Amino acid sequence: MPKKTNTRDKIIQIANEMIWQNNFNGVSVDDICKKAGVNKGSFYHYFKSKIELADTIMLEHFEEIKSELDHIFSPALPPVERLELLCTRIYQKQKDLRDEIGHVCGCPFVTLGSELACQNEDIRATIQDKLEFHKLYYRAMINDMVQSNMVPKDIDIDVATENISSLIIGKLSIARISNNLDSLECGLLIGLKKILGIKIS
Amino acid sequence: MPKKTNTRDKIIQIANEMIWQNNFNGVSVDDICKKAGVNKGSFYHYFKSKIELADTIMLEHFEEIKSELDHIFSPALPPVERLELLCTRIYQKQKDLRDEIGHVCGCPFVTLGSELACQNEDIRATIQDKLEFHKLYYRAMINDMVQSNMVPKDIDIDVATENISSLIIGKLSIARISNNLDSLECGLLIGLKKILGIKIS
DNA sequence: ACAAAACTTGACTAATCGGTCAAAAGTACA
DNA sequence: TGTACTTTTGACCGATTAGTCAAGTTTTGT
Repeated sequence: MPKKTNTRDKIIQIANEMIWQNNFNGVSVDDICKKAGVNKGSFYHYFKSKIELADTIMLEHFEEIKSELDHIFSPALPPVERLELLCTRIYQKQKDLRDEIGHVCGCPFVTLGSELACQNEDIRATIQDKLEFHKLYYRAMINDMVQSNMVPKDIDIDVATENISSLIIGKLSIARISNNLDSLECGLLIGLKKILGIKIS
Repeated sequence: MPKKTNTRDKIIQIANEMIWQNNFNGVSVDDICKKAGVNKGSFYHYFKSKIELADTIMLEHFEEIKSELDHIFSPALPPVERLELLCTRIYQKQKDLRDEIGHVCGCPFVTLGSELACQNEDIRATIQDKLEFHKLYYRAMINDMVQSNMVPKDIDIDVATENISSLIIGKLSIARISNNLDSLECGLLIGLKKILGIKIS
């Protein structure tokens, strides 16, 4: 299977890794070009600025994640199993990356978003949009839980959706900062179930 | 009360604001010196490097927060009221800052920690320590709730403590990224009570 | 085969970066 | 007043930054 290494894709892939594993302002265009084996002129042939690269990275990286989300949140799966699968996948992904590079990296959207939210409005808006998109999956899951009497009928679905999202993001941020996956492994599913009012089995 | 404006303190105060309202790598030593009305030589008289300044900021800013925490989590207060007071204070602080500077800033520890966690081990460890410290207050509150039968006896206190911390951090991160305080105002207390198994009144 | 378009090259800016330094000025104590 | 110490000054450094560009090479459509 001949992997055609398009220059643009190579830049995006390498830059995504480097920024995720460090931070946006701390990784230079020269660093990216060097590691991608690409000339600086080529970089600026494909991207008109460094910040536009960041925006493109978020857009393209999210497309990959979206297909994962479609799988995890398949309506064919009982809603509680979707939640369990989500937690497993989040942990596994973080663990794989840590085992590979030696540091817990957390969520690339939140890390970059938190860094640049007050520095660049475009990237802030892009990342907010991608984080909001996750909530569509959460909300659908909660709806199905309500339908099948797994969560209390009087639950405020919007608040619960937002809190699910917040707990995941918070746990990933802590994992990155503490460079430790324990709380992500043990506590996340419990916390999510509590927020939803599901009995711990 | 004559406010003696020590140069060192001035640098710390201004730098703390600037970094919180932007990010570490995006704010230069020159920027800080200019805004603080201080010469660059003076800066390096008090701090041996930019990263050491960041460390000092975290240490000194936390001392202020600690006295707030001591007040909010006073054992004289019923534990549920502590939780409510905490949520009110978090929201109010974010709102005041947003009204002043025009952007939601989130948690300075998490923002800086997330940015630099993979770039500098010293600052990562400092911030982790300060975040851990918060959990002492949460845990004491939960203990008191257990004692007074406000939460189920079978609650896992360590997990609950960690999840309280995660939800707060997650909500603050989202607030910064979405530049919006709604979810912080409405959903935080509800989420915390759910995690603790407290009935919503 | 040919021309136009897409892409790559590498040298090049001008500005900014974190950090240094020797000398001047201010302060405290005798 | 003399002296030792702390603080401030502003010019300076080499490295790095994001971004440019004209010339060359490769690919594409006809």
